[in-house]
Amino acid sequence: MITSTVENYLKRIYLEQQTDPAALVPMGKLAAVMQVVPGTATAMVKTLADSGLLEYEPRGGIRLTPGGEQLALHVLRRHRIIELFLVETLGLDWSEVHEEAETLEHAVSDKVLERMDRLLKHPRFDPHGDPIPPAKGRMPTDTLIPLTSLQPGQRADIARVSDQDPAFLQFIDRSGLTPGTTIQLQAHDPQADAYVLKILPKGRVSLGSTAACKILVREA
Amino acid sequence: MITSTVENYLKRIYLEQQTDPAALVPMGKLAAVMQVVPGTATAMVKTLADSGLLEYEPRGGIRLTPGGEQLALHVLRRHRIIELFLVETLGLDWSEVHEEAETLEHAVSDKVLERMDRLLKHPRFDPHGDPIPPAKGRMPTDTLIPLTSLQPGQRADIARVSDQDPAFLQFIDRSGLTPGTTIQLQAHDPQADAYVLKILPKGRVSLGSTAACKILVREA
DNA sequence: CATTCTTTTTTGAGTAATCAAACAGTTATT
DNA sequence: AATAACTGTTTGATTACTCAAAAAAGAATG
Repeated sequence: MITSTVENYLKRIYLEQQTDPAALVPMGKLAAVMQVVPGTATAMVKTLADSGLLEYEPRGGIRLTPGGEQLALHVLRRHRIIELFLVETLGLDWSEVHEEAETLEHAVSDKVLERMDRLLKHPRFDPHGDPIPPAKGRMPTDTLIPLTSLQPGQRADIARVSDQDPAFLQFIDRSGLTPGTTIQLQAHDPQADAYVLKILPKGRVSLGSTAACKILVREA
Repeated sequence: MITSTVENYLKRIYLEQQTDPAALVPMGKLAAVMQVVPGTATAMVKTLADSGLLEYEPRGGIRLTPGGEQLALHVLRRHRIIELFLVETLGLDWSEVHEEAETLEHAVSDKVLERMDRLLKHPRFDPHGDPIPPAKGRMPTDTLIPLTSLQPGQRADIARVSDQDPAFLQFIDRSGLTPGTTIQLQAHDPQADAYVLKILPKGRVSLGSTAACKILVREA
């Protein structure tokens, strides 16, 4: 039985995997992101391994099997389509839809999901700029770099904001740094830890590295 | 903690209560509609009674407390708004939305629900003609009678179809007997167990009592 | 290399929901 | 009234998920 707990574990493991595709996901990391004690993660991982959804190296870490990854991508697809649907169709604020989608992603059927997808005209990105896994086929790979990697003077388009904290997302909104915006790095002062951006066509904002590295851009 | 299991019990108890508001709901009936063995119903009812959601007379039956009823109505409101939303906004067929709503009613937040309600312009009835409990205030009482109580020659408007079986709902659709339709009972032959209806402006159909009593009408 | 620290696993226990089957009341029937 | 039939309750087990705390394995450090 694929419970919503299992779906959440798979989704979280997939996302951790993406941060370093070569390495195994350590148990401690999994327990931390799932907000459970380590023993709980160990127990769950054993049953997921028995179901063939992941490979488990005791004291080494875990990695999803192709089957587990497919399931994780399906959950992620649901999550992201729902986020976009909540923003586009129901008019919720993009800062609050992540939490809502965390619950709904386990409740919408494939039929309802595909209706949402159709209504949204088969979108490729969610409101945060995260790519929506297609119903079938590979996940599109897209080379994004953090704002912190730009050279002064360089232009780029904001592609993704990788933080789900509503307060941060509201700040991004207020500052006019939502995905799709074109910016130019005007200056980077390492001593001040300040990235000064020009927002095109008009506007200017200064960010510290903590905020700047959450903003992923596509070089112009 | 109000789990979705608890929500389902309360909803089902409320609906059973409505069939005979004076009587207590017997345990056997509850177990049957919840599709659990009687012992499970007894166990659950005890914990619901301890939470103050219902009154339990051992070997007598149960009745929701005002608190339990309020919660049940909240679940029913979610269920029915979701059903209408699925039909109106996502274009699902009314015969299939009941099942979908059974899951979603436990997953949509109040915020999302009120957005749906607003988008649907604060509807008063779901696709089956069942009244949507208001966010606050009493449930509107509306005196409907089954088609079987009409006198030959009498006109009435179909108000509600009280069966969630997709096959039956599809038949209703095909026959043109959806809520809102005006009909006239042309003849009732008790021997043949046949109710012959004229569908206005045009059409004619004959129903047996099993089907006819599931169709509730408002006298014209 | 022996000790300490960190990470992970194991063990034991608890909660929510369920079933099977034994048991106990109630009502009905002879 | 005795027995049968029905309805409801109790008991004991199971599954999925969780925590707390003890134990073990590895890594780091003096």
